[in-house]
Amino acid sequence: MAKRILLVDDEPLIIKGLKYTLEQEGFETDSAADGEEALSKFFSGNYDFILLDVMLPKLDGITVCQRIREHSNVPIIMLTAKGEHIDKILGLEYGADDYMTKPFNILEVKARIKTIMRRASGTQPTEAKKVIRVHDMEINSVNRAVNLGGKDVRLTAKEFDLLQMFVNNRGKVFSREAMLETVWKYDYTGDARTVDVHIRRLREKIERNPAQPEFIFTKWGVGYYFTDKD
Amino acid sequence: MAKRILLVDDEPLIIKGLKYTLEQEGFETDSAADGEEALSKFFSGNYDFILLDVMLPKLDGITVCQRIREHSNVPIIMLTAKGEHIDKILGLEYGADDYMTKPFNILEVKARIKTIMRRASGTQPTEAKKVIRVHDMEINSVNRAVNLGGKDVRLTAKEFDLLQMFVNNRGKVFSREAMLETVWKYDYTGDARTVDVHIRRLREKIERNPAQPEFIFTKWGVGYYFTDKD
DNA sequence: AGAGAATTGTTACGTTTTTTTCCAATTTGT
DNA sequence: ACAAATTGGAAAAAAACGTAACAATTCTCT
Repeated sequence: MAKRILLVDDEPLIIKGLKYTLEQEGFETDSAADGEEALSKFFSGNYDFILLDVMLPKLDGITVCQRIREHSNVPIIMLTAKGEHIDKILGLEYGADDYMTKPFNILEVKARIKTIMRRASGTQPTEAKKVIRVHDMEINSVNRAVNLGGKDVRLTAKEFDLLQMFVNNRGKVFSREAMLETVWKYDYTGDARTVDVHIRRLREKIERNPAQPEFIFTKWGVGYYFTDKD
Repeated sequence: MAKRILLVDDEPLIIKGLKYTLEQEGFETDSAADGEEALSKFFSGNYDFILLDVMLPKLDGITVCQRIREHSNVPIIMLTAKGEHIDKILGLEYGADDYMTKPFNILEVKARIKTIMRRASGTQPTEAKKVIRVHDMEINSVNRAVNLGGKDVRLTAKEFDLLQMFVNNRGKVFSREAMLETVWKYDYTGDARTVDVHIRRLREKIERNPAQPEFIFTKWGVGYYFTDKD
């Protein structure tokens, strides 16, 4: 049974990004653009998780959080813009389970949701693997280290995030836009060519022969994908 | 069998933080928000440990402590805000085993609970090593002393906490935010640059050449990590 | 309680590293 | 072969880090 997530934010861009990626992850999502809509949806629907912006039209996020808490222990992550003096303490005091500062990227969101889901359900594992092996490549997400045929490979933060995204979705073709939404902050408005450059450098580091990749393949006219069977 | 801890405090934030961390450590927790609830929970439930705030609604912590002591020797740590008269508690006149001054940090809490649990039960579960050696560095967590190649190194409290956090999680990359949550007091909402400065000072003391660290490495774009294999 | 010392936190700035942009060369599919 | 898409090199821009100097806070000792 798919988990249902309620996304509450008045910026359509954020809703769109979250919606897209979380649905790709197998969640069902629904959204609300202001505090009143959030409450009405929450009480009529049945949600397993809530992502709740603090600044909302009509009814602010903290009030929404409190109202929900009067009736439910559903996990809530609060979203705050950087600089909003809703510091963590305030947010947690009203019963939120965690908070995130905007802008964030999808990888972060997924990690937080998984952590909190696990904590809430009591059952632990279902945890993403800490070390992943593909051919002779070993990817350690705790150390953020990559080893290729016995040799350590030094990746930058973005390169590692990209690789991680690929490896966790082997075979899946990502468009450049999808990659920008996953690995970059949601408000990033850069060029899609940027992705090409990062792919190139990632290949230079993990492919023995970047012109004939073993790991990261080009899907002409679409994007890139990672696979272990060539 | 998991140890059960009763948390008594009227500040939801503190309950929340303690609950989270102690459950991560494998304890079961339950909480009470005032003195009466504390007593009623204590006498109906079965707890292995109690964290008890002094200032409580309805019935103060000292009275609660006395009442419990009339019936049980369960270990009790009292929590006091700074400035409260704790001398009497210190003398253990009311039967508490230890006390802590708010605000505290998570490392402190875990350490105290473990110490007292061990003293109380005689046996000690999953105890962290007292003396850890990495290369020619020796870290003694009992007297909080560090010796490097035969020479004693004087670390401040924060520096030692940081080092301890690192050494107990070798290889793991910590973001600045994660460090602030682990090593700093729970109500600290300072800047991430602060972490950099402490890292620098720690490096100045334990690294022969801070520009080319042997122990504490920078993970660009992410944070810092400690490792024994360079 | 208060002076002085030590520790901790803040800010600003130079340096290094990463990220992005731009454009030409090359490859790919029809 | 042609057009569209990708790749590669290099320079510009941005971000992250290290350092130092200073401010604030806490601790210590009288």
